[in-house]
Amino acid sequence: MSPRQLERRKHLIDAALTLVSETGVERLQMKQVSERSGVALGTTYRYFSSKDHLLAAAASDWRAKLMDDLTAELRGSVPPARGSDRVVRFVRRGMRAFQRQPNLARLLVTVTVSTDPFASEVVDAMAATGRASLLALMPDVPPAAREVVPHLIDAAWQGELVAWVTGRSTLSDAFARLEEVIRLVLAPYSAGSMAV
Amino acid sequence: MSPRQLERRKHLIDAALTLVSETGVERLQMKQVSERSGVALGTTYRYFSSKDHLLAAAASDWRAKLMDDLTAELRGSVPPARGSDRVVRFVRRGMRAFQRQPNLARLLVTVTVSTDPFASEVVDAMAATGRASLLALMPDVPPAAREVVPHLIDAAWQGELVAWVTGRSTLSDAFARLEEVIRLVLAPYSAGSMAV
DNA sequence: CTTCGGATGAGAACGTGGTTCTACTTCCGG
DNA sequence: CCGGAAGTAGAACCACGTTCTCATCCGAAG
Repeated sequence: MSPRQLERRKHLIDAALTLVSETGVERLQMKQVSERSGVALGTTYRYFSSKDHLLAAAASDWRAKLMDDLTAELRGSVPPARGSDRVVRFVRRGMRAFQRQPNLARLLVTVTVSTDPFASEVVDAMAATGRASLLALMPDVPPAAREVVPHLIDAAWQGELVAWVTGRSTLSDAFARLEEVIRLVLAPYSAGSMAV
Repeated sequence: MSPRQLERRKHLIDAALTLVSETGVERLQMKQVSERSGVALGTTYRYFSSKDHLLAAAASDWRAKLMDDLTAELRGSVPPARGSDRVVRFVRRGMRAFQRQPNLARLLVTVTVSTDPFASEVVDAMAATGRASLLALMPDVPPAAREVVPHLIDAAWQGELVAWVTGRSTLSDAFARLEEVIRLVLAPYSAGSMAV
């Protein structure tokens, strides 16, 4: 893929993200994306075989930026003593990012439940990096639980995200429940714990 | 609402469920539903203000039947000693039901992420009954955790359901992960546990 | 430098399917 | 028995993803 093509592709994704963040996924039209990005409609379909495909690529792009920001932010802050605090803080920042871009959060949810094969790939990859980031914050979790625990927290996170995005819960309620989950799950492994 | 109207409503929901289970949500057309149910298209919109509305009602209906079956089945079987086994068994049966009706499972996922206000209500209600059923299977969980634990298991369940429905994982993998989660979370409260 | 095939631009055209509208009929409470 | 609400059958509307047309452009081979 030539540099020019890579640039076009990037423009398409950026335009999609801008438009989604402005008006929401449901109002996004392929025509708008092509106009905004300066790429012809037909050409858009040369790069992304369907709207779902484009949305998945855009979601992946934003999510990657987001994770970079989160982990960068984290490096700058003092790591607190208890392991669960680090995770809670990480998740809180993630939630705040969603709060800042509710339409993009909704995009994430949309892509997560898409049956488009490319979307599934993308979601798989996103989930994997998410779990890895979580795992990095919990060094005290023993090998036997290093698969399940991040998976579990990720699932709870997704659940709260969906609940918030669909208007079933407020962001603070969502975060409160999520924090409770994290503390419960990490309790056995935290330094100040009673057992083990 | 007159008996005649209740009947029409039921016919609409039944037709929707039949068609969804036959062809999948994405192929469901309002016209088909009205034809199959013997209700005029315009009238359909008098009962359900949109397709999302109808889908939510249908999903709720199916899910209620499903939960009835599950709890009834459960009463007939011998309750095993360990608490987590009961939950695992319950969840396994739920998964099997999904396997039998993959298109309806997908419907459930669709409705779960719908932003339709009625859908949100319905999803909230479904989640509540689900948590209640789970809670009934874990009498040994102390009061402090009787909110979080079912919520957590429900979230993990939803997550696996989505992963399966979108083709990101097989049903057996999904169940295996879910079982692991359940055992991890319930470990501290099971009779044969090392601690507490 | 010329040339030619694939890529792109601009936008019309197509097809699907949710939703609404029309004109007529049926049902039912007062 | 009447009037209006509710229902029927189906056409009509319309938004939007996707595809198509054709003129133009670009970039690599010769």
